[in-house]
This record gives sequence, C-alpha cells and structure tokens, in this order.
Amino acid sequence: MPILSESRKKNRVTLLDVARYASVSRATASLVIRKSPLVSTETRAKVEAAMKELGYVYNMGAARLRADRSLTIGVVIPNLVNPFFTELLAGIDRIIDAAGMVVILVNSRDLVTRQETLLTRMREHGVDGIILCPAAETEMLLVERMVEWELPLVQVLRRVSDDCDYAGVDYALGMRQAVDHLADLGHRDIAFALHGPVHSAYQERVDGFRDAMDARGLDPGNIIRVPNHIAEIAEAAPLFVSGSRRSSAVVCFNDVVALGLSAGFYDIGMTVGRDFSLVGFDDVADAEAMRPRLTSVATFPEAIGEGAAKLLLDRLDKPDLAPRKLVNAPQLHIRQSSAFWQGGVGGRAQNAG
Amino acid sequence: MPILSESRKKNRVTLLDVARYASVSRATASLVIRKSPLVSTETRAKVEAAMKELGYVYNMGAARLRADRSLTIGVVIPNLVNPFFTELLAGIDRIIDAAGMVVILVNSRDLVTRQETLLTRMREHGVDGIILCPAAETEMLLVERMVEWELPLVQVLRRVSDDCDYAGVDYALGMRQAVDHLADLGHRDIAFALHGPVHSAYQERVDGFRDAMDARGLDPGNIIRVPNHIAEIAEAAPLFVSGSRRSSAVVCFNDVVALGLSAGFYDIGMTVGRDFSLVGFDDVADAEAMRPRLTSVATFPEAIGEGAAKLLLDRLDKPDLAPRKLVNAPQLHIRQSSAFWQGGVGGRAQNAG
DNA sequence: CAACCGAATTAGATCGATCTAAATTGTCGC
DNA sequence: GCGACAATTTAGATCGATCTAATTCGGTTG
Repeated sequence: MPILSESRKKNRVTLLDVARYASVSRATASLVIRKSPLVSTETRAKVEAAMKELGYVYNMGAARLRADRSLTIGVVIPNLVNPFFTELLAGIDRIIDAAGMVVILVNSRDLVTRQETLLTRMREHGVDGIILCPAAETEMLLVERMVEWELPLVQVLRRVSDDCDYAGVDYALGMRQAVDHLADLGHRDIAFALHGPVHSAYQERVDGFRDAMDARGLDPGNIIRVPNHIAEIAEAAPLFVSGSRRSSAVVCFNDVVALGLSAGFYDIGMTVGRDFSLVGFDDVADAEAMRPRLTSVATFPEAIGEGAAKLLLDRLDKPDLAPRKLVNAPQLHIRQSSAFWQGGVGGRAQNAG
Repeated sequence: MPILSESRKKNRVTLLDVARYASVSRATASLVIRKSPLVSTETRAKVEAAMKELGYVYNMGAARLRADRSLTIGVVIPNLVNPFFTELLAGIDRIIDAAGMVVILVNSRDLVTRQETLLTRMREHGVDGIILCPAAETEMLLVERMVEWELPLVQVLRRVSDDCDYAGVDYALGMRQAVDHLADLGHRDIAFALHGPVHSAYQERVDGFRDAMDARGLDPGNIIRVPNHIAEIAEAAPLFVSGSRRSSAVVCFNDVVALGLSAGFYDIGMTVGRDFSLVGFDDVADAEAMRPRLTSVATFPEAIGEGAAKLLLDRLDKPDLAPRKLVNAPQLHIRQSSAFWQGGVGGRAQNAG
C-alpha cells in the first residue's frame, strides 16, 4: 500500500490558513471558493488574494465528504483498444470536462465478473454517476441493482434494462441503409459478416440486417462468423466467394471486420469495389484512410459519447426524471468499396453467365 | 452544479452502523476493513458478516481525507484517438488496476494551457501520483514545479525534465533499425516523412534518422513534412517520387503517416513493397491488418504503459528514490511494405537506367 | 498474589471542507 | 432613536473514515 511522504501533509495549506491570513472566518472563505453571491466583492478579493499568496490547493476529498458530491464520474468500457470506444470516450470526456468534472476510466474487458468488481470500486470512490457500456452477458439485474443504489447510470451503445437512460444508435436503420445501398447497386446475394461477443448491439445489428433483407425480398440467411482477432479475419474472406453459397457483397458487423475482409480479398487477388462489394459499419477513421476507401455506415461514436454524458448530467440534476433514450440516426458514407453488381463474379455468376 | 438525491445520503450505512451491528467499536471495524492482523479471526468474521448483512459500502472519500491517500492516479494524454496512446493507456490501466487503484483520465489535446488546468484539477482531486505525456512545448518548469509540490510524477513517451522518472522508447535505435533495413535492401535515397507537434520524441526520431543515415554514409537531408490529419496525408505521396529529389524508400515518423502514404501511393498507381518501400514506426494493430502489410518498428506502447505505471507505484512506495529512466528497445517487424531496391523506379532510376 | 506481558479492543481526536442557524452590521422608515 | 430588514459574516456541528494512546483481559512469572 503506497504511503505518501510525511512532509506533504505537514505543510499543507488549508482553508483555515487562508481564512486567517485574510482575517475572515473559515465559513466565509468557503463561500468564496464556491463562488457564492453572498460575500461582498471586497471580502472576495481579500480571500482570493490570500489563496494565491499561500498557494492554496482545494481539497476535493474533504469537500466530497461533507457535500456528498465528488465531481467525478465513472466510465466502464469493455475494450480500450477498439478505436470505436476511444472516440466514444473522447466525446464523453469533452462534455464531462466542460462540466468541470473528471472521468474515472476502467476497462471491463467484456468480463461480467470484472465489471462487477469495478462497479463496486467506483461506488466506493464515490462517483456521482456512471456511464456503462455493459459487458456481454450482463444481466438486467445488475442495472436494476444500481438503480436501487440510486447511483445515476447511463447505458451506452449496449442496452440491458429499459429502466435506465440509454444512448445508442439506431442499428436497424443503419443496416437498412447498408442493405438498400447494395441492393440498389444490383446485388442480390448479400452476406453478413460478424464476430465478437453477443450483446444487445450485436443482436440489433443482426436483426436489422435480417429485416432489411426481408424488406427487399432478399434471402438474409447467409450470415457468417469470422475470427475475433483482427489479424485473423482476413483468412475468412474465401468463405464468402466459394462453396455452395457465394455472395457478391457483404455487410460487415463493424469496420474492423470490413478492414480484415478487405485485406483478405486482397490476399486472394480480388479487388474490393470491383470484384466484390464491402460495406462497413461505424465509419471509424480507418475507413477513409484505407484503400479502397471503405463505404461504411457512420454511427458517430463521439456524438454518442457526448449524448451519454449529457444524459448523465441531466440526471444528476434531476434524479427523478423518467428514463430517457437517445437513439442516434446513422448515416451511410459511400466510398469506393461498394460498386455495381458485375455479374460474372460472385454468387450471381452462375445465373448471369 | 449537480446535486445528489437526499435519500442517498440519508440511509447510507457507515462503519459505525456496522460496528454497532457487530457489537464492536468503530476502530475495530476499521481494522477489519483494512485487513489488519491485529483483530481476532472471530471478530473479523463477525464484522464481515455485519458488513454483508447491512450492505456496507466503503467510503474512500472519508478514508482519503484522514489517511491522505486516494488510491487514485491521474493520467494525462495528449490525444485519445491515436491508437498508440490507447494501447499505452491499456498498459497503464492493467498495472494500476492490479494494484487496486483507479485511473483518472484526462485529455490535454496537446495544449499546454489546458494541461496546466488539468494538472491543478488532478491535484485538487488528491491523486496519489500522475503519469504525464507532456503536451508539445511543455516547459521544464512545469515538471519541476510538480516535483516541488511533492506530487509523484512519471513522464511517459515524451521527456521534459531529467529530474523525474521517465518511461519511453529508444527512438534512436528504432531509427537505426529502420534505416539499416532499407539500406540493406539496397536503398540509398531514403526520405523521412514526419508530421505533428514538436516534442522530445519528435526530436529524438528526427535526430535518430539523421544519425542512422550518417552512419551508413547516406544523405539524411530529405526530410518532408506531411499533413497532420490522417485523411490528407495521402496527398503528400507524390512529393516523395517527383521533383528534383526522388527517393525509393521512406521511413515514417509513425504508422499513421505510413498508412496515409501507403494509401497515397496506391492512389497514384504505385505498389508499395515493389515500386516503393515504406517503413512505419510504432507497429500498431493496423500495420498487420493493412495491405500490403506494413514493415514497422515496434515500440510496444502497452509495455511502456506498464513500465510507467510500475515506476509510479515504486515511487509512491519510496518517494526519495533517485529519478529513473526506463528506455524500451524497439524491434523491427519486417512485413511486405519494404522490398529490395528495384532500380528503374524511384530516386535512383536515372542513375540506374 | 502482585506485577507484568502481549494480544485484542476501544474512546476520542482528527483530517479539511460544508452546512445550519444564529450573530453582526449597516440602512431605512417613522 | 428604535425596530425592521436585508446583506454579510460566523461559530460550531458534521460528513465517515483513520490514528493515537490508552484500556481491557487472560495468562505468566517471580
């Protein structure tokens, strides 16, 4: 257990020191810090001068104890390395920071047991609220327990309970945009490539794909799981263009899958955006940077992060607000990886040839 | 200013409640929590049962006030979206988490004034220590001031002062590996592509490139700045293969630059790894995922994060340790983007043709 | 049996702020 | 000149833990 140097605590300047130096009471000094309108301009100036003079540092810890407010919020993310979550985090940070609060960040690594521990830890640290992207297989119970604890909670991206705020994406709409785009280009054999742990967003994307295909009168049955690790996804590319069920286009669960498959098609000598069409999901920065540039459904993670943070701030203000949902509309970003159906190649080749 | 619901504070279970329930004193209950060996097994069991029974939640805030220790560390990162920093963060998180502490994360956006504010805020929050990747143009003074504050500090990746721990990379060695590799492949006209704000790591990379070129008897003068934003880097590719000073290979400041240039060469119809060689720096996940796969100097950001966190934990333990430096050796990861010099193409074309 | 010991327990002060309720000051109307 | 009133200021209790300096107690020991 780390111990702090003795000297640090010895010569710490407290509010009492400031008050004495400015010849006012501790209470008045406290009012000045909190920018209360109750103190006169004159006194305020005197105290502020004293604070500067003595090098006073506000002690949040003490304030928190008395006021039961920590200006701290917890953020639980299942995966730090995925750029999608990073952008989400950047959005959260922007809003929380602007509100003068700070973020305590933890990484659940998508493990429910770890998540449990972490939530307890946040509670012990006295966070004012939590933004949670629930680990896969999180039980509804967890969220309900937190509501019971009266710890303000916002679910983000993934949804476990309806009794609690949520900021996410209209995945169904996104899938419709992707499928409609490919269908409009003439594709009929459209596959879906997915991976990763199962959670509400996963389910909504899959269902969204199915519904969108149905709506266009296409067969939504060609759903293929690819490896979870990015470097191995490429190896799955042949699955889409060989065997009994060939496709001419694939909608990807996210951009990571799309990036991997794009590499995979390159490896087997197929040119994405000509021989085969690919649509990603999320539109992370790589979509624009890779070649061919990736057509992708933008989900604006940063905006979602901002939305989630705002929901939380609202709730801190009014704890009794009814649960709210913030469902962002995604937007298809057409680039080079999707092209008109060519016949001759892919699943329709036999019919067309 | 967010206010918490009244009820929350009303019915909170405190250590006193637990003590009463277990019919022991507050002090004893406190000892149990802190796993002191002073209490008898019997009493310990009694108290632990009471805690469970009453649903007691430890109040770090109160403990921190008295014990002057917060089990919290601050991490200041200049850019959340860069995957390199994310991996770094993951490494830090792993170690800090294992030590039972949590990370307060803030984003300086590479602005010194913001960084200033954030450091003050961390101090007010009573973090036990700070891991700082200094924003560009941070003055040495800042770090020295923090040492004076007796706030344990570890610099990471970028170095501003020698009076303070530092965890980073041997950039000079990395550049030597990159240059030697290309030189061994027969390249003589090797350019350097850089971008971004100027800081110690920037300088060390540039100097490293120059020295490495000198050591091989090559002219290190072809250093070109490319745009900062990833989507625009591609446009800079022609600069390397046209004009008076053509090159056959380029060493990149980091993988973001490499990724951008790789796209740029694709756009002008050149095949990286055949017509032109490219070596990245950092070896982020994309290096393996892109096509052609990127030869890159791995700097192991996650390991550096772990190293930095360990340095900090050590220092918390022994504040009077002399400043230490942890300089990781990078490692060249050869993939597809670098190939033998072809003559006929690139800078040497005229000589060879 | 008194003195002493170590192990276990505890009362009470304390950390540094905020909150409550009351005191102080100055101003105004009559 | 006095009470009413608003504007400031303040003393003292308080948040929930930890720390210090005892105290208790069963068991040895001389």
